[in-house]
Amino acid sequence: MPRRITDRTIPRAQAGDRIALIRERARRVPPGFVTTYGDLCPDAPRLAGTAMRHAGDHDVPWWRVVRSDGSLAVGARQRALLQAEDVPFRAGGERVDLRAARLPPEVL
DNA sequence: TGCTTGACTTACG
DNA sequence: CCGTAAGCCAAGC
Repeated sequence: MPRRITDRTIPRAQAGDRIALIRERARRVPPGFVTTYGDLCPDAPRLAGTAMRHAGDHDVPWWRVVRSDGSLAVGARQRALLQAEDVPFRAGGERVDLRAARLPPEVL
């Protein structure tokens, strides 16, 4: 028996894949480096945030994703994980030194 | 089904 | 450097 078009065989296929793509890109960021929400999804940075929010169950190094200005979106927890990987911070210790730690977007 | 949220970013004053 | 505004779109309710 063929599925009816109302069975949603492909609905959201395109949209859902965007989240999956973001997770995949984030997984490529190696220890000691970071990327930004904007680098993960230039056209809709918030989506990268949404993706990272539920990243814990997908083997995604969410702590290596920071804001475009190097500040952290999560908190002390994230800072501890980054410092454990020797990610360089700028004077003040609140923002990551993107010039030194940002993974070039094109390698994602 | 529809409206609100939000781990964001860029532009502007 | 700080606050505001608009654009974005999946998730939640």
